[in-house]
Amino acid sequence: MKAQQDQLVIYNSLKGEKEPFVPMVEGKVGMYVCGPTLYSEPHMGNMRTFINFDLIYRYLLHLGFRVKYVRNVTDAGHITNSAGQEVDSIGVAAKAEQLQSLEIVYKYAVKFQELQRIYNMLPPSIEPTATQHIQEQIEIIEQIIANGYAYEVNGSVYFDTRRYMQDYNYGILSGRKVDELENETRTLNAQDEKRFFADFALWKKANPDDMQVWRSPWGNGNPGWHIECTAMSTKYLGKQFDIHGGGMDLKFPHHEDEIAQSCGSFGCNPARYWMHANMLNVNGQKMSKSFGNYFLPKQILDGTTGLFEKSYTANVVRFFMMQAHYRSNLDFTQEALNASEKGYARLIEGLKTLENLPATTSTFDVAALIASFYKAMNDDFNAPILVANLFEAVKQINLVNDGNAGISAADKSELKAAMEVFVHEVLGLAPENIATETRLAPVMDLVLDLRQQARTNKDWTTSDQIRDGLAKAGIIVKDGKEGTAWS
RNA sequence: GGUCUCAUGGCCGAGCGGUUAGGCACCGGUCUGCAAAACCGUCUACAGCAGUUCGAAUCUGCUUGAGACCUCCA
Repeated sequence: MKAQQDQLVIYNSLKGEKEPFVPMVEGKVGMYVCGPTLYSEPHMGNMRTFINFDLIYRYLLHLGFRVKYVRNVTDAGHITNSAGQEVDSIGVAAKAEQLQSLEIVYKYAVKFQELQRIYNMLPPSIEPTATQHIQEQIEIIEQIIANGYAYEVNGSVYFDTRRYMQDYNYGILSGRKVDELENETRTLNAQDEKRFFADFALWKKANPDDMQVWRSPWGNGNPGWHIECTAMSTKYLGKQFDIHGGGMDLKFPHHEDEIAQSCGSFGCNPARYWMHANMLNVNGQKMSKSFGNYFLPKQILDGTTGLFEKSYTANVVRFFMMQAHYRSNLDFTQEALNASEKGYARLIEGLKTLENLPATTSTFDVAALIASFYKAMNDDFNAPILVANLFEAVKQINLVNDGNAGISAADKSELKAAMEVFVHEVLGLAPENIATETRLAPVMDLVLDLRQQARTNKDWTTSDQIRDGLAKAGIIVKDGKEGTAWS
C-alpha cells in the first residue's frame, strides 16, 4: 500500500491544481471537514458533501494511512441571514419550535447520525461541537488581538483585515481581492462598529433576546461563525494539518477567514491541501434551503420527495453520486437516478456471478484491471473512472460466465477481493442485506415451486398470478435457463 | 456590478493534445409459454465562430448560454 500511497494526487484548491499528496507525517493524515449547522435536518445537498468526504476518508484508510478525521458540528454562532441581518439560526428554530437551543441541536444531531448510518458513512474520528470549545475560541481570539490583527469595539471583536493584509494575503484561497469586493452599503448592525467593510466578527456582543450567551473577556456574547473551526481544528489536529475540506460554497468567506484566523494567531495556513466538494443541483440549480428546491435524504428513500415517481435505496443514491466526480456539479434527475439503479444492480449481479465462475485460464489481464481501480482513485479520487473500470470487470465476468472468456482460480480470487474492497469499502456501497433474504428464502422456494408446477402443467393463469402477486410485494421473479430466481 | 466555474451523443456523466470512458434509454440478437430480468452487439458526441498544431472535446481569442460566490449555506 505504501507504493499506492505515493501515487495519490489531490487537487488543491489553494493552488488550483493537482499535486502529489505528501502528508506531514509519513503514513498519517489529519483531515478536517466543516460539518453541518444543526438548526434543521440536513438535506440531500448537504449529504453529498459528507458522502464525498466519506469516500475520500475511506480511500485514505484503504491506502493504509492512519487518518484522524475531524468533522465539526455547528451548534452555536452568530450568523447573518440573506437579508443581511444578524440571526442566530438555531435560536430562531428553537423559538419556532418552542424548544431550547440545545434541544434543537440534539434533535437534529440524532437525525444526522441516523442519516450517516443509512447512507453508510463511516463515523469521523472526532465530531466536536462549537459550544464545547468556547474557551478555545476565546483563547485564539485573544491571540489574534495580541498579534494586532483584531480589535475590540463595544463588547465585540473584529478581525482587522487591512492590518492583516500588510503581512498576509487575504484572498489567497478564494482569489478575491479586497479592493474588488463591493463595499455594500447595507445597513448592518455591525457596520458602524467595523473599521473596514471586509472585517469580520470574531466575537459578537450578546443581544438581549439571545438564547445562548457565553462569558468572555469582552463581556457576554457569542463566537463568530468562522472561529469555531479554527479552534477545533487546531485543538485536534494542530496548528497545521494535511487536508481541510468542505463544500464549495464555504470557500468564501468561511475558509478564507479560517486561513486569516490561523495566520493571524499562529502565523500559518492551517491546511496544506484544501479540498472543496461541488454542489448538488436540481434542474441545474444548486439545492439549497433558500431556493426551496431541496428534499430530505429520507424522502428519497420512501419516495416522498414530490420530484420523483418512485423511491430509491440508499445504495442507489450513493452509487449515483459516485458516478460523478466530487469536484463536479451533479444534477439530480429521475432519469439519471433510474440509470443508476439499473447500473448498480448490474454491478452487484456481476459481483455475485464472479463467485460462481468456473476456473480455467485467464483470457484478460486481471492485474491490469485491478491496477486501473487504483489509478482512478489515485487521480484525485476519480470515482466515476473507478466505476467505469468496475463495469469493465463486470463485462469480463459476464463473458466468462457465458463461456466466451476464461479466468484462472488465482485471478478469480484476486479480482473478487479487489472488487469487494472497492465496491463495499471504498465506494461505501453497503453489502445488500442478506439477512432478509435468508429468512425469506424457504418461503420463496415454496412459492416458486408451486409456480413451477403450474408452468409444467401449462397453467399460465396460475403461474402469472403468482408472478404478478409477488411483483406487487416488490419481489421480481426472473425465469432463467437454470431455473427461476427472485430479488 | 465584481470574481470565478462550466457548456460533451436521447439522459446522467469521465476526459487535462493523438486510444470507441462508463452507466441508462433506443435499436438488433440470445434466452423464454408469453413477459420481465439477464447476457451479447449496435449507437462515435463534444455550444458557435476564428486561431495555434502534423493532429484539439482537450490549448488561445471572441460570441452565446448556464451556474456558483460576493449574504446564512455542504
